[in-house]
Amino acid sequence: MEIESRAQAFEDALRRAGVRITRQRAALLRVLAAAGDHPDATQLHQRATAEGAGVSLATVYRTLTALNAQGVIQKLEFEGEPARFEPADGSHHDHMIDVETGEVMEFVNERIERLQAEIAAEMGYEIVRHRLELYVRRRR
Amino acid sequence: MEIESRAQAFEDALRRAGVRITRQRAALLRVLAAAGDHPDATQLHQRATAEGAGVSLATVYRTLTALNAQGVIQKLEFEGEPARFEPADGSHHDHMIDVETGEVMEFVNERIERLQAEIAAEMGYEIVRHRLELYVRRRR
DNA sequence: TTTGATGCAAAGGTTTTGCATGTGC
DNA sequence: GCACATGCAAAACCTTTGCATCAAA
Repeated sequence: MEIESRAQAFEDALRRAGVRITRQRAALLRVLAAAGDHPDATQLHQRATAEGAGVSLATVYRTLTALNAQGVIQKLEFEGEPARFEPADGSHHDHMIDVETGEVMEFVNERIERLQAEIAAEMGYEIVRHRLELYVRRRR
Repeated sequence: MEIESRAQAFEDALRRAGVRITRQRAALLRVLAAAGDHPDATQLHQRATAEGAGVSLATVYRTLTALNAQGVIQKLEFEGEPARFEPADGSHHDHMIDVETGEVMEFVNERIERLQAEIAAEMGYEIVRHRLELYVRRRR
C-alpha cells in the first residue's frame, strides 16, 4: 500500500523531530499522502472531514505550517490563488500551470537548476531556495 | 529629466488606451517612474501622499490594477509579502531576493528563457508568462 | 455634459491567534 | 502530569467593491 507507507514515513519523520502525532495530524498526513493533485487548505480540510476525522480549519493551517517547516510538505503559491500544498517526495521539481484549464504539471530540468546556481554565484550569492512557474497554454 | 520623461511615456500609453489621466494617476505615475526599488501599494500610497497628492489607498489599488492590465507596470508577488510593483521597462527580467536583507535584484538570462520555452514545447505547450525567483544568501 | 474616476467605509477571502480545554507521551 | 495541540471565535492582513460624489475630456 503505497499511500499508507508514505503517510507512515511522514509520521516517522515527525516523531523523530519530536512532534506529537495527534489524530488530526495523522488524518492530514494520510490525506496529503493520497493527494495526487495540489490541494489548498480548504480542500485538505474537506477531505479530512470526509474521512470522518474531526479537524478544524485552524488546525489544518497550523499543521500545514509545521509540516512545511519540517520539510515534509511543500507550500506552493501560484498567482491569484490560495496557497496549495504537495507532499515533499525529496526530489525537487518546478511547476507548469495551464492557464486555461488550471491543470498543474511538474517538471525537472537539471540545466536550469545549474544555470540558476551559476547566476547566483556570479553575483556573489548562493541559492537558498527558488521558485519557477511556467504559465502556459496548449499549443495548436 | 529621466524620470519625468518616463512618467510622460506612461501617460501617453494610457491616453492611447483611452484611460483618463487624473491628478491621482499622474501622481502615481510619477512616483512609479521615480521608484528605483520595488514598492508595495502602501509604500506607493505614502510616497504619493508625501508628494502632496491626495490619493486614497483604494485608488492606488485600482490604479495599479489598471496599469498592470495596460502593461505599464509589473506586479511582483514574492513569498510572504504584499504584492510589489515595478515600472515595466519593456525588457523582461527575473528577480533575486536576498533572504537576509530583503534586497531585490534583477537579472536576465537568455539561456534560461530558451530552456523554459523548450520544456513547455516538449510537453505541447507555449509559455504565456512565467515567474522565476531566486531566494539567495550572500556567499562567504 | 457625459462617463469614467474617486473617496469612504464596508466587505471579501485567506490566514493567524488568544485563550480555555483537551490529550499524546 | 506536563507540555503541547486543539477548537472556537475573533482578529489580522491585504485587497476589492458599492455607492454617492466629483472631475476629465
